[in-house]
Amino acid sequence: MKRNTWQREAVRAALADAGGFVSAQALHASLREGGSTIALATVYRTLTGLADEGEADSLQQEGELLYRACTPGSHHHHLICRRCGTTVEIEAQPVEEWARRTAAEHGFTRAEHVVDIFGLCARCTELADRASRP
Amino acid sequence: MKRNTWQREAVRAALADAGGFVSAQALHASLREGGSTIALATVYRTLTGLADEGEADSLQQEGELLYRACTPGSHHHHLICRRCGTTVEIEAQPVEEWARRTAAEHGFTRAEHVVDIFGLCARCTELADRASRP
DNA sequence: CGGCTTATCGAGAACGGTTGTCAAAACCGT
DNA sequence: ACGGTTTTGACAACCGTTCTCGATAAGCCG
Repeated sequence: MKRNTWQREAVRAALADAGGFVSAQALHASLREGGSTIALATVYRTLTGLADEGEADSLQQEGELLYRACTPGSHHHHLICRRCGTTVEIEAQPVEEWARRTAAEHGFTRAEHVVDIFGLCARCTELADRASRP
Repeated sequence: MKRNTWQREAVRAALADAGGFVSAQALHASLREGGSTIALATVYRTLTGLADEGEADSLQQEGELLYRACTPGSHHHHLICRRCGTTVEIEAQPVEEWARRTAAEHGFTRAEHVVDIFGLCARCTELADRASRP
């Protein structure tokens, strides 16, 4: 049976707080900073669990797994700021259809797709421009 | 200055031979099998180099980096068989445009996107079906 | 409420892929 | 062929993640 522990809730809350993609380690650090005594392994376990149950999205960037709280059950993609991690959920019916059609055309079945856009959000763009051209 | 070594050529050849996405370790193993004395670190370095120069594509799956020889200079995406690693290069202007437009709409700049489709190729689909319903 | 069962936790060790270090070897313009 | 510089190979170090295992506590049941 699945149990409810304060650790699980703490991770859920911290993830919701983050508002963008964060690594397990970063989440652990911020929890510790907030006075929690939660263990790193627990954060990893909980995040994996949340991702399995569809309460979190995950993606790999530069060799580490990032997680983000997400609206459960809905299929969507992300627009992610490379610098600050801010994330926008986006829907993309045209892409969904394109993916399905392309897979079928080549005889592929059980197709899933990865569609993410990385860039600099408006704020970070401004900051970067100011820094490079003072 | 950049130099040409037999190791570099060996990696290039092995990568072309593979015909799909392979891990650095797998490539190293197959090179060794073929009698080469190339070191693992060299395979890693060479693959990173090839990817930088646009001679290879790379993606992350289950915590490891996979590489594949690709037609240099062209921007394209992949349709990848989860089981056997076979890969088809696909072009997707509609998706390119969609990505550019979506990023711009949200004020994002310097946008890059990741678009890959994973599934089972025709051959593996047949094999899987046969196995599950004998 | 007070046991009892068993999932979950914490601490640290283990693991696997990747990258760094540095002396020795190879490359290439001269 | 020579000499400066890059690249290699062997191995250690790294880093994120997972495993192990005794301790802890959640939830059920009387």
